[in-house]
Amino acid sequence: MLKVDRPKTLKENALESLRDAITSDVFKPGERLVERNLCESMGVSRTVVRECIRHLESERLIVGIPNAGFVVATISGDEVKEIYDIRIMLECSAVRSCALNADEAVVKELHQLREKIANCLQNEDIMQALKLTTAFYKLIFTTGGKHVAWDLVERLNARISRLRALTLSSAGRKTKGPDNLLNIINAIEQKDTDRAEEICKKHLTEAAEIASKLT
Amino acid sequence: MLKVDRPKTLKENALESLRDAITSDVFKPGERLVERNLCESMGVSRTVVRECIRHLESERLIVGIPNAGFVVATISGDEVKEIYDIRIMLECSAVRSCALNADEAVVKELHQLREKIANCLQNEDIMQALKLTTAFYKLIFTTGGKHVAWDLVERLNARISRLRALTLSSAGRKTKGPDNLLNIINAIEQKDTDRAEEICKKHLTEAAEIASKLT
DNA sequence: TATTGTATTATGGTATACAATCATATAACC
DNA sequence: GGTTATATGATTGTATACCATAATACAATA
Repeated sequence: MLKVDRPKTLKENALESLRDAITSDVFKPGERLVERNLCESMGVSRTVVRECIRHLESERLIVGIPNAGFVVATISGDEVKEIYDIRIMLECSAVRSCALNADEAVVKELHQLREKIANCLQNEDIMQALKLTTAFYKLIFTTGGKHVAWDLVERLNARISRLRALTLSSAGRKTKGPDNLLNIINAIEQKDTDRAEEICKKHLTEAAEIASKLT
Repeated sequence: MLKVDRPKTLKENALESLRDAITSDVFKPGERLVERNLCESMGVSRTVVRECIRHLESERLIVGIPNAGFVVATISGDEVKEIYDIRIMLECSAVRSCALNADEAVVKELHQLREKIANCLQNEDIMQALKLTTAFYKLIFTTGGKHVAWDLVERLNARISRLRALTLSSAGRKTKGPDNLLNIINAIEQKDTDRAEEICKKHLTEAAEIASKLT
């Protein structure tokens, strides 16, 4: 079965662009999103913009108020805490499965990603570090066969992207983060599921603590 | 502060209607959804239909193929298994929190819901039993303060609604299910978090096993 | 200054048009 | 007859114009 790339529709591109703008903090939480402005800035019709908006609404990235348009979603401290709790559960489970399934090719790729992440953090390229971190975890989840879980995590992460960026760039995190990742990779390589889970949990718990202070 | 109901927009109603049709198996998995037909059957314009479609696409209830329309999402056995695994994690966590927070009013309401569920199952009103079961868990999640988690569970459930219905009505489940719920309620009432979690896990594991046989 | 009235803006929704693309049936060809 | 090419129709992708209504900003008034 060969995979064939479907042509990307304008709507998909616009969706990505808009989502990116929100998660990259171009549009701030609470900020109003006006259809026509979006049409103009993206150069597409209202039809497309409205479809994108619906999609993002369903992702909880924006919130619609009947007859009053849309605003970028805000997020409460409680929700942040819950999101981190859920991530801990899902990621611990994923990292265990990954440890069981990972071959050396995967381990190698994880190492490469970790390296790049460390570099980005050194160079203060936080946005790129964020993307690479996402790729790192995506590999862990998919290797573990946790596709549904990854889908959920990706969406949860989108809702806290601002916090993730702040957390990544926070004082102690810039060297400690990559250290943790290295430990995770090593545990995966040794198929030590318990240890992999333990470090993963620790890593995320630390992140959650930093995030909660920033809220 | 008085609460005023926002007027429901046409799009919201149409969305509910369409989602309901899918989860109630009016549209079968793999079935093609043709815009114009939907417009006609719901009596709304294409714009509205497309907005709904985008929303449901994001909920993974329908899948869009560029330039070739939309089909009701199918679901693989692996995905079903994963969904149940995730539900176990989330529901165990929720039921623990619920046990800590629940007052007698909540316990009473849980009892009432359980009663109704048992009745529906007796009368073979599976769809209603499904809705009540959803209400039962919703109460558990919200009492435990797990709003984000509930949001996720609700969506995951929508994707396996057919299986849930079959599971509910399966042979041994019609009396055993309500029995389990009763045990959960009792554990909650006694604030016995460990026991509540244990039963919850058992309950869901059984459901997952039945579901996996039906796949 | 607080209230009311009014003008403006934005949204919710419809209808329509048209190009691009896919699926299918048909015709032409070897 | 079977294969390839072509025409056709259906459906989606996208844009646009339009209207009614609700929200908002702003001016007028007491």
